[in-house]
Amino acid sequence: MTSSQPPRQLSPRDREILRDVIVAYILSAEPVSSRSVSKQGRLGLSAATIRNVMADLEEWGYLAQPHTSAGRVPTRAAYHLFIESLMQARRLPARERRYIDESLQSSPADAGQIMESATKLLSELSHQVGIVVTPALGETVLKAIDFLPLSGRRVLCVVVSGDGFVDNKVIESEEELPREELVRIGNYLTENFAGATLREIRARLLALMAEERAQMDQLLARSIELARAGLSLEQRQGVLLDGTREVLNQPELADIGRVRRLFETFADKARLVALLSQCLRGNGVRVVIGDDSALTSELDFSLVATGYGVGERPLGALAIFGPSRMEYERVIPLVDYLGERLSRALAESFAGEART
Amino acid sequence: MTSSQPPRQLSPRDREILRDVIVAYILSAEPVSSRSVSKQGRLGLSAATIRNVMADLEEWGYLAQPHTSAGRVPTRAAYHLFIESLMQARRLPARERRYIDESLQSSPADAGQIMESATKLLSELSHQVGIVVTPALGETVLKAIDFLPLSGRRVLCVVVSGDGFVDNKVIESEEELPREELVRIGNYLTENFAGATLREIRARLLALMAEERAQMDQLLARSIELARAGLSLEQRQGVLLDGTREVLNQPELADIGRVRRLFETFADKARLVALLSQCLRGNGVRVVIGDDSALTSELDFSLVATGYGVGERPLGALAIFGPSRMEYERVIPLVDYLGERLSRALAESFAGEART
DNA sequence: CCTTAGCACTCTCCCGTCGTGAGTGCTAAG
DNA sequence: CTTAGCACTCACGACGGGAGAGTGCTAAGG
Repeated sequence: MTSSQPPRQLSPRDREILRDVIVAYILSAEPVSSRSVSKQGRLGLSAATIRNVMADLEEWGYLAQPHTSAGRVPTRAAYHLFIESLMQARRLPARERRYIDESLQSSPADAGQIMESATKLLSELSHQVGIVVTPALGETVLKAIDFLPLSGRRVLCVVVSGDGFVDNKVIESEEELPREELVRIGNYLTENFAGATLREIRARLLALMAEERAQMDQLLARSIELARAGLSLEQRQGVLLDGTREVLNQPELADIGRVRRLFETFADKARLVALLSQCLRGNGVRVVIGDDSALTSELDFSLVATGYGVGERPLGALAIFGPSRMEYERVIPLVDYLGERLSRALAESFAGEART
Repeated sequence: MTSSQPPRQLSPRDREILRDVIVAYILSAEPVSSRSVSKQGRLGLSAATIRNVMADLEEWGYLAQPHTSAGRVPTRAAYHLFIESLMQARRLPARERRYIDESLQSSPADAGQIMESATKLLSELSHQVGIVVTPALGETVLKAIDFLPLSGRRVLCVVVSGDGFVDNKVIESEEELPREELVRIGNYLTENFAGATLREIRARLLALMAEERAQMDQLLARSIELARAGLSLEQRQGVLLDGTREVLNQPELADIGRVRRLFETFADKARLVALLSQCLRGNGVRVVIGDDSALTSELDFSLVATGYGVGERPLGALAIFGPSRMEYERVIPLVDYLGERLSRALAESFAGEART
């Protein structure tokens, strides 16, 4: 019935008006009237003219009215068009770039801390929720492994990945081992397996076990035992979230039902990871709006995401999550820049000396 | 004008009625009418009689009416009385005790993971927000310290506390050190300083430096350098929170203003720590209701808290945070039991073999 | 043919009114 | 001291009308 006319090439003026409507709506969060667009004066057209165009735009499916006598609101299609060709993605202001750089390379830090900083930066600079998916440890390359005696047969296993991630885990050995022995085991494993992914290492250990079952010396036997326990880090890709508090001030969250659904969305980390993982490959920023995905559907929320990684190897993803009515002009460059910088920071922490 | 009569000893019947009102309110979250108390039939009194008593209780300051023609609602004083002498703190059901025990001593874990489990248990079993304050690392006793080479001059410092807490930190040494040297340094420091608190160690290192400035050998010099960097862990007492989602379902959070204030409260971790730290000393559960404290004032929220620690040494605090209308009969035993079990779990992780 | 002024129309939103029902306080009888 | 009865109060929801914002349409003007 509505939107009969299939969307076609918009005239430049239509585009200008659509753009103005979207920008106004992003600022005000309220339906935009023809009059307000006209009064803004950028185009020198009367409200009536604007009105005609807006009626067209509604027919093409770019605008919608909450009710007859209200202004108009952009649709998902409008946001997509806006992002693709209407907005001018201004570069991130120098101040913010500097701020990001400083925050990211402040004092020596492990990759985990860098991730936390990144999450905080995302939310701080966008006033939305910042999300970072940390790498799945199984895919990560071993740099060093080390064991420390705790009490009794308990041993602390410290794993350092090539990208600077550190994880530790308490394991229980079959017999009590003295510190020196643990050091030897650590050395042995580090020397033999550094550079392989944890997944590969596990496979090689199994092969070793099968092969030399008879003639294994004690060091090897113990090494295998401890390594299997210590490297069985769950595949947990972590999800870091920050800025939930900021986003509560958004007018779209004036209704508590929505707040609840939002938090349920956050609670379901698995789904978050699944969605964001799709943004891993392919460089550049991806934007998921409204019910492009079940995740953001009912909330009218959007996700601006990109991947990060070292070299060609994708490691994880980062994103901003907020109302569809979002300052894409600011937020997209932010995600873009931060993704790049995060990758750089990890590469440095990997390469060591590559500091600028 | 109101509450003219100073509160005196309540008659047994008054107490029974007050108790019923509180219990009913805790369940329903709605003002309790005389009729509903009467109909419940536990006392066999008519609504009118109940009404008289309730009028008295209001005068003594135990009940309040939101408006003239509404039922009555307990005041802070009522909750305090309830907790002290009206309620029967039933023991935690065996099922829940078992669940806690299992969750807390599942597979070898470091103290940090235990803390996380505890936080989750608190919120899960109470449907409120669970809070755990982790120990200030400065007060903690060193068990072992270890260094791992990263890239270049970067070194990963792993500190294990006597209570099973593990922390790592990336530091930068003055010169690049090989793995063996780092192991030697770690051994040296562990042997000489295990058992002292980090604070003491820092003091002793300073003394050492001053004293032997001239004749320091290289090992000592390097040890001092690395230890100073590695042990300068910020005094950060962590705050773990869980269950924010659950608490959103409470009817008291139907208003978003409150939700916001709640999250602001959570964001101000420093104040949370300060308040909870008061619950460290003195064993037993402490309850802070409504505006006994600025923190919970406007929200009409309460805090049920207790401390945990190993032996005589208090380490941190744990608490449940939720609407004043809270199932104290369930929640207080829960906090009590969990505090005890958490202390036990840490003691075991310390003592090593003390497992049941 | 495009633009614009004018105007009627349609909604939502805001208020004030009113009826209803829950709950109370008081009084008088048991 | 308890309880039934009754009048009173007050929040809540429904109803209704007026105001204002915004639209769509039409007809005049460049």
